[in-house]
Amino acid sequence: MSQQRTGHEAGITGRVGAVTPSTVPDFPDLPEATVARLPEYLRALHHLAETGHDTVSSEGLALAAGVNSAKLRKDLSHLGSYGTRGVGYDIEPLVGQIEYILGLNKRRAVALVGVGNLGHALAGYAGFASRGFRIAALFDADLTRVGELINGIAVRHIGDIPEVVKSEAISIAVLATPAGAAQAVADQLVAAGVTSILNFAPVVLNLPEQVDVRKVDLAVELQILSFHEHRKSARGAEQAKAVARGAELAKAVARGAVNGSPVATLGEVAA
Amino acid sequence: MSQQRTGHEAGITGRVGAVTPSTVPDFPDLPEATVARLPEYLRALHHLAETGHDTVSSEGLALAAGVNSAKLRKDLSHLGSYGTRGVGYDIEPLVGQIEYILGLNKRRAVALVGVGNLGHALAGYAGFASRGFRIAALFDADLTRVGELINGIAVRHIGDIPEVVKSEAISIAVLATPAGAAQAVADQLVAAGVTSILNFAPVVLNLPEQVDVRKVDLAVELQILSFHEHRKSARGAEQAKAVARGAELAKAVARGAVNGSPVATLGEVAA
DNA sequence: CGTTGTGAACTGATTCACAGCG
DNA sequence: CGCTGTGAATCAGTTCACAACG
Repeated sequence: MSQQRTGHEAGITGRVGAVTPSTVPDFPDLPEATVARLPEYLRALHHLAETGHDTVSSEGLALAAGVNSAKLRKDLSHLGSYGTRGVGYDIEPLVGQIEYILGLNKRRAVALVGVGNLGHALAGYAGFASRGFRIAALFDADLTRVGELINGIAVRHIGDIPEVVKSEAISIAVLATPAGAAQAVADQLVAAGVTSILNFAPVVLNLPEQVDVRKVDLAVELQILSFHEHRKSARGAEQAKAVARGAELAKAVARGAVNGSPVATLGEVAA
Repeated sequence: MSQQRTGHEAGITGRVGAVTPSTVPDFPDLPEATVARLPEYLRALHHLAETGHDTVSSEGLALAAGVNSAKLRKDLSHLGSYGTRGVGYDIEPLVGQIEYILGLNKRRAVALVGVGNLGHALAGYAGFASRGFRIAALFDADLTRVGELINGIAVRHIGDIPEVVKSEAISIAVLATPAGAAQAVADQLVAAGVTSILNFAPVVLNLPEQVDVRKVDLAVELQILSFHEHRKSARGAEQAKAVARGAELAKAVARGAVNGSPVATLGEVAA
């Protein structure tokens, strides 16, 4: 079964590309955690470039990308050296390198299956077009939707998947079907030649392991936040006690509660 | 600054809830990685219950949730013991325990800000309602949208955020505004009392650390897949060589490429 | 002098493998 | 006997702290 990257998986394991002992030239082995952060760095860099910067320090870029600077430097060090000591990173070549690594040189064609509520919105999502992708085909099982034009492209029947995926040379698909249909559609996509799937349906797909699957489950994201809300309120009584002991202590506790770092136990700080 | 959980963060650190030396009764310390998987277990368990199961083995549940059974058992062991050796887990009490931990006993009220392309779809997303949440308020900055009814609830102006968030006791918000507006809106939400935000805008929010933020960036997900596509094609030549040495070897390589686990180098397998 | 790049230490998560139990 | 629950081992990722360098 293909690995299901849930989007908030903690122990993403392994080093991508570590297949052969010697690395393929110009394609370094990258920790999966680093790969997952590169798009965020890229976005931050584009923003910096647009606001007139030529260069940025690890501290500055880290701030813009929401990570700490040590992590950022370690991540970028995997790509080769694009920084100047005492100065920072040259934005333009760094953007180029990250785009190259992410395979964003050429605009990638993407198929979207399931033009319901969510799929319709995704089909019109401007962020895909502006960040390296082209929605090249839309599919739906519902014949009453077939032919509908969304953002200038016509919805086709899922029976056309094999033909269109081949003719458009599509390797990435977005799955926004109901849960019940997702597995069957995914099988068809893979049979047609798709090798990466972004799955919005709340099911675990069972696919050959060479297919990369990422799963985005909107309700799951809210449930994780709900856990944190529950925890915050369950700890309300404890927190109240802590606050009573002074503002500094309360801050430490809050930091501990959010970061989860072992900042201090109440006993230690109070002592 | 609040921790920005990007949804595919690898080194999610810390143990949630480890504030006091002694754990609050009925609220165990859970590794963040475990918390992030509980919603998936819950979904799988509901599905099993609906298909007539009373009990499930760690192996069976792991399969349904897309993880391995050791991880599943370790995760569930943190919640207390709900399994019977030689048999498996009782689904019903386990569902109850996970729902309790996730704070899904009571249906949580959620505000959604930004009723554009994506926000509109999220407002109508049935998965929220069916999995513990109630969209209690919709907001937009655009006066021409204010008053519009979506799924029976009226869009209000963002100026009403303080009033509505308080009256509806909303603690979780979904942010689906354009990037440029996100920070200002987030500040208003937090000022009004929101303590958890699900952010779809492609910006890093800068918020007090007691606010939990999760970020979902749809283009980032595709870019990560794009990386894997790029890698697969960059390795095409190497793979071809490997395949030539036999099917078993090719399978091992593919597994290694997807899982990233150090399955074998070509040399080792060939030897 | 300021900032990168990186070994070393540390932390958290996963996996192994088996004792313990129904 | 089969399956859970869990210590021990391993592994990946983060953070520290500082040498190297422009």
